[in-house]
Amino acid sequence: MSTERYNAKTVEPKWQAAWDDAQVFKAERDTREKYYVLEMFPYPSGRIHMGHVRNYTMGDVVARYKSAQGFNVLHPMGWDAFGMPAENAAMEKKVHPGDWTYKNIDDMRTQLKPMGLSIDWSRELATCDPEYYGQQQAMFIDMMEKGLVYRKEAVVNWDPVDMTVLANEQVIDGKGWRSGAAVERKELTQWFFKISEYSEELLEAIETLNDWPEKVRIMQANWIGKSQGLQFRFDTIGAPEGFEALDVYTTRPDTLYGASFAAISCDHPLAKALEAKNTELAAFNADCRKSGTSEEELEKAPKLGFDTGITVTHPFHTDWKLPVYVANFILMGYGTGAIFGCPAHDQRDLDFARKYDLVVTPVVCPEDQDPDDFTVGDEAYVGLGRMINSDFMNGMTIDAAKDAAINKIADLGRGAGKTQYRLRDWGVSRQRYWGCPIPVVHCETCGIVPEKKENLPVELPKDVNFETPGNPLDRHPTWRDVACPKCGKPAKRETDTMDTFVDSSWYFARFTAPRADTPTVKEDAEYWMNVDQYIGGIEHAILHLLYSRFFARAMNITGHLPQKAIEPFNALFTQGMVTHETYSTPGPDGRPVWRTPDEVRFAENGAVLIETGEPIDVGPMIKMSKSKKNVVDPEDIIDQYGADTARWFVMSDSPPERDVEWTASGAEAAWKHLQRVWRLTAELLENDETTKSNADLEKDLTKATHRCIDEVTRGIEEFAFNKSVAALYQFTNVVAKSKADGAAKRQALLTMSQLMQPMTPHLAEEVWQAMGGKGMVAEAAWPKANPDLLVDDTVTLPIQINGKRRDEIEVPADLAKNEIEKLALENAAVQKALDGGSPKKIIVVPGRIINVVV
RNA sequence: GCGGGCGUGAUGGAAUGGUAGACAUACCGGACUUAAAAUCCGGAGGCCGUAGCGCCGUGCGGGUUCAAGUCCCGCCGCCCGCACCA
Repeated sequence: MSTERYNAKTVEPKWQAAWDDAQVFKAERDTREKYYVLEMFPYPSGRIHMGHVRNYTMGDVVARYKSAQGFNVLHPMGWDAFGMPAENAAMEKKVHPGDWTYKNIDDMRTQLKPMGLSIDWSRELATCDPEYYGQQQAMFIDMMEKGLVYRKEAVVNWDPVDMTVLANEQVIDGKGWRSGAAVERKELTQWFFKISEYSEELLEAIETLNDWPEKVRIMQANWIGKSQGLQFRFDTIGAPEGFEALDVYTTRPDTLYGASFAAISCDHPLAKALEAKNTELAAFNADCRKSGTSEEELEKAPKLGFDTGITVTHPFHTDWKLPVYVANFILMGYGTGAIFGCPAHDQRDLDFARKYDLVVTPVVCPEDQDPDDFTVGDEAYVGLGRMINSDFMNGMTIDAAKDAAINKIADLGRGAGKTQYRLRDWGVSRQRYWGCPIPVVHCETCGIVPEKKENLPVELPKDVNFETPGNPLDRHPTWRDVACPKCGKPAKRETDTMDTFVDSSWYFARFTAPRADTPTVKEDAEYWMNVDQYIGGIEHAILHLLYSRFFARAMNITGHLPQKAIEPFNALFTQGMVTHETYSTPGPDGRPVWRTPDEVRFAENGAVLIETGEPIDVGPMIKMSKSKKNVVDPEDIIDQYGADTARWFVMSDSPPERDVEWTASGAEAAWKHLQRVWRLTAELLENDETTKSNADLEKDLTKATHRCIDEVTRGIEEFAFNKSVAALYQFTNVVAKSKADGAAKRQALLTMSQLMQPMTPHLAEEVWQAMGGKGMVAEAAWPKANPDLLVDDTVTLPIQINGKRRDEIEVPADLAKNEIEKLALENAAVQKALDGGSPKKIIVVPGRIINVVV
């Protein structure tokens, strides 16, 4: 017997060429029902990684499956091509960010194509193409016209040595990553999208996103952060002119009688006003401002306060005075940037009060406690209860007290109930080169003037250098100086570019008409939108998805998307990450030097660096990332085993939503299995006629086939590809062991190749062809399971006694409940347990279980 | 700090509230081979020496239920996000 080995190296390119020639994956509008499947597009780092392989294989499984079901499938690919890494490369390697990026795109396309994805490559786009970002500029101008864009002052991280703005990522322990200088906060006038105006709408519409993961919907809702509260005014004593009142916002107006201090942010106008005369406060504020701008950093910092000496009077009792502190944990961006502190019922306030020795008065008492004895120690009480120590509110529930307090404040004319959102407007200004230029001109006469549409795209100048830190656009000799589009006088271009999140907030719409000279084309958007299935990492659960949802609404307002597309993603699947251990050696400055897995060897006494033998610190299993170098190169796997093996492996074992840990042995196992499938095929080709027909055996094989169809189909439908793979493993065992005749086995393998096609398309074509399938399996219709073949005549039912499994009986599948009960009571184990008595209770779940309670 | 998630054999994992560990990896044994690889067949959660109709077992502690990996409450650990990383 000469069973040839399956050779992926020759087979895979052959079928890829065949698909290309037949244009199998080209998507054109037609009369069929469409299906748009999209994976989050990659940043062109230069190498694909296992996360990409997993992401795009998942999408490909869905695309091929839907196509087999008769849908007109759109499955495109593009590049999220603007961003900081290109500028870093420019600084480090003295290459132009554009050259670097396009080279990376070429490299990654070259690595991606051998995966055999069912992508319509004619729709490929890159966000750094003027063809793309020019349309983005047009939309920016449309959004300006509709009042969706404005400018305001906002803080950035400022590196005083490099004289440049830093991203949060570039601030390490409060210092600039290159200069090492202590980072300062600096206010700049920046461009914003009015996303916060859509807070309520974005929140309410979450309920319509039925096919999104619950966790993402919760995270988005919490991010928008709607709260009902009270905004009211304190009267101040001893404050500078203009600050006779201090507005605060609270979600706990019920606790007003527990107030013991007021606190304002160091960026609050009052804090700034006080700085001038109070050097100590100025120093304190400066200290506060030294921390980065990230919310995480602010909230984690030890609570610090500075007593301003100013007091405010309690709104309900004007002779009751509260001190006003500047505190480092108050965010200027939320509410009014000022609060009142009720230590007994807020942990942060309590920590603060203990530190500065302020009064702690409980005003909510749990129902099961005596109000006279109830005190608060080191833990604030945040649960339910009745009001105490609260004058007119005493005895009320929290909710009733909230209403009462708000009404009283309103009666006093000091404020009103207010709905507040945590969501802030979207700052899109970036003081960087490698991004989409904001298409406006600053004219001394006309002010801010949008560029004329016919002058778009405002292209990035090519002649820039990165020798000096900062934004090269800012110091470009000619690009910056232009004539005002309105009056023609000398003016200056805006040198800020857009946040790369803008680029990724509408690419899904652009894919429906990627070459159009308008952002979208009505008919195409109408036909292809929405994305039926969107697939990507959980790390994008909030920002990217929320921005995209906002952008779709904005594009509807500006006429670039139909109303039905304001929620652009019908179904969302968030895949887990591909993780790997990290490896590092200590660097000269004490910071770890990260090492790639192929720089590391595992010896008996632990991991060592191959080059020098130095010991390696093995870090935890974390998301594969370039910065930590814990990356495995899929190209090596594809080289060694072929794309089908890589695809089969990433679909095996781990449920798609969970993290998967890369292992070499897993790839080996996948390869062995694919070889086995081919061996079965090849053996059958040679021995087809030798086996004799046997109706029972053939029926068994047919039943196994239909069970497999059912399980694989359900697995794909419910995004449990690992279960589909397991069903195929099992089915392969059945086929291998079956003694059914050649024709029956041939049929089983034809079906198997159809079921494997979404995961391992090349091998599937080869098996399909060998078994005499018509045309290409990529174009064959998905098999249907015959329900009659899925049920067995008899079932085995476990018998439990008091919930513990003691025996089992085999009964006809359609046996009536009372008959099963009768049989169960006759069972020896049950008889023994009953010991002559009668059962207390007997539960029969047909097809499942019998439980006898004695 | 805040928000969200996850936790099952040596390992990845399976299990509409109904036989926990399907399927796979690693491991052990056998067949084939001069030998190895490959392939095929078989074994296997733990404990009790053997043995049973035995006991224990889904991060930890409680609870609901005839029945809990699954539902509820409280912990612990790990991971993701926190608005200028993409």
